[in-house]
Amino acid sequence: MYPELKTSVSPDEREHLVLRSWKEKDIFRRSIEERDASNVFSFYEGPPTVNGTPGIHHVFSRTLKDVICRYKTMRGYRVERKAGWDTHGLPVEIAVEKERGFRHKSEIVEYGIGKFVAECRSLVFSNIERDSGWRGMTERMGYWVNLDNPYITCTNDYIESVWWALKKFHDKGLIYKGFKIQPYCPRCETALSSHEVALGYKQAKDPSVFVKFKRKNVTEDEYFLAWTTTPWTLLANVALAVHPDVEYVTVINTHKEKVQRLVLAEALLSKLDGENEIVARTLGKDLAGQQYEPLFDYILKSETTKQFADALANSFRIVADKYVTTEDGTGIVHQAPAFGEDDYRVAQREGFPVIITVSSAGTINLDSPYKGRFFKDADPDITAELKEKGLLYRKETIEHTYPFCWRCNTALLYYARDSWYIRVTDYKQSLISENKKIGWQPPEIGEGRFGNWLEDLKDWGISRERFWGTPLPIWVCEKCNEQKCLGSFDELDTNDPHFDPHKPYVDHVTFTCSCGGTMHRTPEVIDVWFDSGSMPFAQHHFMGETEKPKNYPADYISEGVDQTRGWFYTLHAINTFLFGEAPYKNVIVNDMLLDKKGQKMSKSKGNIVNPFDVMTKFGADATRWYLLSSSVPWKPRSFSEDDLGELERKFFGTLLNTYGFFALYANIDKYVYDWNKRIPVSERPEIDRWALSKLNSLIRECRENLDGYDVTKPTRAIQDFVMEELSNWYIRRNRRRFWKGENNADKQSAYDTLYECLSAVSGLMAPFAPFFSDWLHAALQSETSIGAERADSIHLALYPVENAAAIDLALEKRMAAAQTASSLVRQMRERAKLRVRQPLARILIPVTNRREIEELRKVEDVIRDEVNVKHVEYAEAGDSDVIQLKAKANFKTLGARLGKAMKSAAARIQKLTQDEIRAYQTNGELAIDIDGEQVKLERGDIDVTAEDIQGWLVSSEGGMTVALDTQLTPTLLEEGMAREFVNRVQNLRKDSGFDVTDRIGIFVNSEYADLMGALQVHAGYIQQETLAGTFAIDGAFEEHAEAASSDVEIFDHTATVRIVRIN
RNA sequence: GGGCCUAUAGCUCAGUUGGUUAGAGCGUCCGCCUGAUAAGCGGGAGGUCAGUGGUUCAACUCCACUUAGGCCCA
Repeated sequence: MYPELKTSVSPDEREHLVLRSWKEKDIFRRSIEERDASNVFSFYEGPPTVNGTPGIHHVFSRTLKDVICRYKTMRGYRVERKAGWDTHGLPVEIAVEKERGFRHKSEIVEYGIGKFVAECRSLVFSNIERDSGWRGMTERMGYWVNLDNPYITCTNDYIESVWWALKKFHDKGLIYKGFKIQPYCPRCETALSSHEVALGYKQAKDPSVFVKFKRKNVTEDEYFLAWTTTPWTLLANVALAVHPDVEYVTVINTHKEKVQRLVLAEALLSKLDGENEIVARTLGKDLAGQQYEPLFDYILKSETTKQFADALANSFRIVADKYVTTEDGTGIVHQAPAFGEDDYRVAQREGFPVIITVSSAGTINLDSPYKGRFFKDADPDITAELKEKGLLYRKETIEHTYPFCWRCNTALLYYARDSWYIRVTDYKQSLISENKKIGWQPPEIGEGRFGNWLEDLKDWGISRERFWGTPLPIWVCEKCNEQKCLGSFDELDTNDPHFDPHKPYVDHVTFTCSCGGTMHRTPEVIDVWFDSGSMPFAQHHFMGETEKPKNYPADYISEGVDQTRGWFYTLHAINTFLFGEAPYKNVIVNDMLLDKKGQKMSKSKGNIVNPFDVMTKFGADATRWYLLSSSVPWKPRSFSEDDLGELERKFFGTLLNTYGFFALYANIDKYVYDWNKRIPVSERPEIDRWALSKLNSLIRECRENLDGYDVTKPTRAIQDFVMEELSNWYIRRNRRRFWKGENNADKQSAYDTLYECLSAVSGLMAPFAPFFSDWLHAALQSETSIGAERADSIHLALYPVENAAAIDLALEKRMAAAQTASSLVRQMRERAKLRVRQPLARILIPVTNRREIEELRKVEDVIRDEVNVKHVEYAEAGDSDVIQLKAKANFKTLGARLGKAMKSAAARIQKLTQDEIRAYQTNGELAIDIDGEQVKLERGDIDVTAEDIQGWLVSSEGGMTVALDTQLTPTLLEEGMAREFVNRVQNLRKDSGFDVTDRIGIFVNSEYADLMGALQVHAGYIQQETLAGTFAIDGAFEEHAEAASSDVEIFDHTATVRIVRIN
């Protein structure tokens, strides 16, 4: 028996059954190990950070990974998937700090770095193992990834591999120490990572000052005008920057009796008050080298800045750099190298000193009247001093977005800190050229966001002044500055079985330098992104034994778009250097999930969707399917439970029903699919061959799209096939073939066809809906179907491959025509109020050529049956003058040929007379006059449609026209009555609780002679339809008084009917 | 401020290399079916394709700008 449907089984229960069977039969492991080890499809799992619980968006990104991996498995590849956990970094530290109630970095040191790090570690491991966490979600959603043997970035093996990689960089001289301008919170005394900064952008009011720098070596007083919103940085000014290609002007500015000579970008003259007279113009690059007098002399006199004397002698001049814009300000930008990234870069190039005038606690430490003040608080007084000196042009306040510390709400500053760098710019070209080989889905991210990022590459600051991370394995001699980079643990004392390379233990290791000095480890840990980017080799504890790590590069990865400059980049940057080849060949990028209203999900808004709730309610399959089919992965999409519920009911419900229908009748008929005895496709009826043609077209579509990493189109195509073609057309059209008559070839053909469709659908949908597909697969196989591919799970089977010979596009086309024709007739019946049970005599389909008739004849039965008409007639439009024809220009062919004349041609064609159209149809050509030119219309240049037929009800759609004869003859009415009667009897059967296979006796009595007459005429038909062994009109009515009587009404006629079971 | 993406029916989304009735589902209105039935089916209404300008015989489609939203980066 094929298992029949129990409506009480929820998707959640069904999926748990499948989960159990996977476990019992060890399907995941087998799906890998039963594949040829030499036929590898390589996948890299991006490690999620484990400092929180997974959300619905993780279900989305993991579905994308799972679908491709499952698909490739079904294509015969061996797809190993090692799970991974990103365990280091500030997010974990912050979580522990919160638990402990720490507010300052210094509290961690007081508490003890060793204890703190240990707590970070245990937090991470408890999160990994927590049932409601990642493992639970991953298993429940059916994401197959090896969770029992994951790579974990904080393990010794992993860290050692990372050290190995760092040493490779170090050996090539690509690691150096320098300043980096970092967003920095002076209250927390720590640099912030970019995502933390992103959390804290707010509207802020800041001073906006225009400052005058007095030009040297000119005869008249003249000033360079610069603009800043951070007056406190002016204390550290060492230069001014202009754009080399922008035009600058010297103007005589007159405002309220005050006349002064100013230099600024011409495009920004509007910033000045009063009148301007341009007296000179010059390009930025020609200004370069001009000198000016410093605003203040503090840095020249201060004790703390004495060391910069030489460099300062070469400062206070104009430099040209393309980062300067004319969007705001004056086109002249003041330079404080310690407080701006561009400033710093320019300073490096020009040899300006990087003077830090603010302490790490945010107070000004330069010898000046402002010493000891908090940096922002000094703004007004500094501005006031400038005004006093006559160096202030204008002062106002602006409101703009500025970053604040998301933890303590202090204004951040960009601040130069000592940092370690990787010189990725050294191999920028290979990063760019290797990127071009990556298949990006969508391509614009590879070219745009990622490509631009590489074009604009900056060296990677990899050090962090934090605690919980991979320690930077560089030891520096305190005496001679000699560096030593370790590439393994060999040189440490690793006899200790509890050896831990983390801080603080590793900091206690020292070496003796060749100069005799002591080497101490530099105290920083590395950027966690270096950890995750190292996974291609570190997941295998690869230490350079072979040229490349196992399964390098990945055939496929997939993560969120936020990883463009995160994991996608760090993977690329690290591994392209190490192995000379991009670490992944294909990538699907996914965008974020928004809530139902298109709002970002966030805890504070309370609109977070819990993935477990959703999967319990609708099932993991429906959830996965919904996420994939609702939109392409790289567009942000709203998550709507209503839409998900609808999908579950409509698609999965329909498919389940379709199977239920099959099982119900297959069991009655004891049908068993036998591949060896199946009816050859060529011998099956038209509609079966149509279903199989559609099926094979679908298989092709799924395969081609999945090969191209498109996961959206296949889900939509499968959905359409199941709901529209298979259920709503094939089954509906063929219902009676399953429950009528003997087990003949026609019936078997129907079963074979439906079985083959369901079986293939189970395979096609397997990567997307792993539970339902496996359930369906098992259900279809439970009746030991003979000869069909046998597998313990659909996930061990091969993905369906289309049989090209079964695809018949002409057949698909004519069936589509039959569907259109049916739809048109239904429309007309609705208009004429003629229900489908009432048979009608005929429809007439006007066609333009004989070939069309031949095609339509093949699907005529389908049309007649679907819309209940006796005959389908055809009229070649030219033959009959009752048909009104209409001509329309074919814009595509004609437009290309006629060009400008197209418009008048279209108008002329629309006005063609009936005779002209008929002539065109007979001859295949027609000469017409357009704007005085003779134009010959050839076949295909105009579309002719039948618009109206005198005396008929007519309807048309998409070039097809159908006419309906609405006349009812007595014979048709009789048959209509018989049909109505059958319908009533069927209802009675059901109401009486009879089984579908029960045979019955029918006894009917009515005073209406025409009704009784009709029943008499169609007695045979009625008996056949209702499984009636006895059909008694009038006679024996009273003998069955015990049977329930029912009065039925047919066409205003009443009859009394009794039915009895006569098995 | 820079880069990328998005804007089509009340809602969620399709829309082929530019070609003349812009589609589907949901919702809504009307109807059908009752041997897949705690299902199913059909039909109707509903659109200035964000706006403006351009290219073209022809623009939802290509180009420019504008507006609104999103993401990433400063």
